[in-house]
Formats: sequence, structure tokens, C-alpha cells
Amino acid sequence: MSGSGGPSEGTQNATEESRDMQSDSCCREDSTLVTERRNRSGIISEPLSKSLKRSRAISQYIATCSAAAAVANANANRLVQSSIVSTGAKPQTVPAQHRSQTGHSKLDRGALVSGLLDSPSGLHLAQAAELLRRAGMLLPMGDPTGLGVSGVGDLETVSASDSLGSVTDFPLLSNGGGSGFPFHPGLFIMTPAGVFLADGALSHGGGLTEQQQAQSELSSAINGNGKKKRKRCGLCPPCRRRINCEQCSSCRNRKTGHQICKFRKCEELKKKPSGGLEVMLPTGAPFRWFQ
DNA sequence: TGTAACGTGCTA
DNA sequence: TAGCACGTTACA
Repeated sequence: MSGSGGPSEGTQNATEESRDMQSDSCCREDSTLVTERRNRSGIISEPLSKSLKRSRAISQYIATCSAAAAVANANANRLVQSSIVSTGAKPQTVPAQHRSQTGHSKLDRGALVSGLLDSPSGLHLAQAAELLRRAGMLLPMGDPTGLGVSGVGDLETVSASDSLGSVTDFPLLSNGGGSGFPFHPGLFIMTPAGVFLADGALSHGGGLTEQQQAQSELSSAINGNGKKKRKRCGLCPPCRRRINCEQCSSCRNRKTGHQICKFRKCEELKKKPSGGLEVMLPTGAPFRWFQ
């Protein structure tokens, strides 16, 4: 709005920034870039520089970086397909191109698992998984990527028996072979802030302290009436970016704008909180839990 | 207590 | 509808 740099400059900055973002957050942890000012969070305030001259559109950047998540999703597909069967959604095959260009092997296990949980629909599957993990309730170790799909929406307690007829609608939730998810869907409470465990769920296992912690977060989310501040997903390319461009309006107006650098703005937070129960499957197909 | 950053209303 | 400004929240 200030137009200090002129429109064309802003565009170029964006593309240059994007190029940098690609190399910075996607495939490497290049410490050579981080010689600039850092805040205590490790965020670098770095003016756009010559290092950004080889650039590409942010959309390209995002597409490329999303490949890492795509690979993770591909792994998850096998597991999610059983759910897809009940929804009619058609699985997609991740292009081999994505597999070859990701270089995501540097991602640690946690990030990979989180990637599997990441939902482009703005839902907080990663948060839900974290809560589950804390409560010692995540899927058996034999299959760390064995994740069910879950959806969030307005504050709502979900009863699978009421809405779905039976747990068989959730193949991954079936405890039949000992590798399924051992909890009834009705034990979950879905809120705009994420998926949480309902009271009874925590009595099934896990350390008491962590149960209480998860329960506390549950209460917090509920008492907040869904108004609780959303947090950055930490998984999307912008979130993984650690450099403030110092050029965008948010950076320039940081003191008054109180906004994060536009290039670091979480993709999930850009979206409006979902009001429905629709989630995006790793296959890219929308999936509505109920209705 | 300071900083970072989300939510939201206002304005162009 | 996007961007800005301000209030507010979260966290170290």
C-alpha cells in the first residue's frame, strides 16, 4: 500500500524471495544463509539480497516444496485408502517426479510423521496427533505412519455409533488385527482448534501427567469457545521459512502491523477456520465425515 | 515485561 | 477484496 518500492519491484521481490524459500526451506538447512540477525526464535531478519536473484514464483516454490509432503502423503495413501473406500473418494498416485525431487530424507522422523498429518484444508491433524501421542494413544509402533483421517469443524462431539453406524466405517479404527486404532471415534471431540480426546478416552492408557496435559488442552480449547488463537502449523513451506524478507509490508510495518512476514505466513492460517467437517485427504480428495 | 504474531474491523 | 492498523494473546 505504501508503494515504496513500486509495483514491479514488489513482484520481483516476491519471486526472488520464493527462489530463496525453495532452497532454504525445502531441501536443505543451509547455515550459510543465516549469518543475519536472528531473534530468539531463530528467525532471521534478512533484507532481500543478491542471494535472492535466482527466483521463481511463490506458487512454484510452494508446489516444489509441497512435494515433500506429497511423498509423505504417498506413504500414507496406502493406509488412508481403506478409509477412502468407505467415502468413495478416489486415491491419487503421487507423480514419480515428486518422489525424485524432494530430498526430504533430511526431514526427521517427527517431521515426516507430522507431514503425514498435515492437512491442506486448514485442519489441525498434526496437533491432534501430537495430543494423541502425548496421551500414549497413537497408533502402534509397528506402523508409525498408520494414521486415520480426522476432521474438525465447529465444536462438536462425535459419536461414531450415531453418525456412522459402526466403527467399521473407520477401517483404521478397527482393532481387529491388533494393528488398528484402538479407540472409538466417539472418544474424540472436534473443534476448530483441533481434534481432542474426550474424557473417557484418556482413561484407556498413557501416563497420568500427559493425560492431564492433553485434557488441559482439551478444556482450554473448549472453554475458549473456539476463539483460541490458532498456531502456525509449522509444516508448510512458509512456516519452515526462517528468514524475514524485510521487504514486504508486514516486515516494513512490523511495529504497527504486528504481522508476520508475508512469506512466512502459515498457509493454514491464511485460510479461514473451517466451519464444516470436511477434511482433505492426502489424496487431495475432499472428505466429509458426516452428512 | 518485551516480543512475536493472530484476529478482526476499517478503509481504499 | 486485499491491505493496514490496532487490540489481544501466547510465550520466553
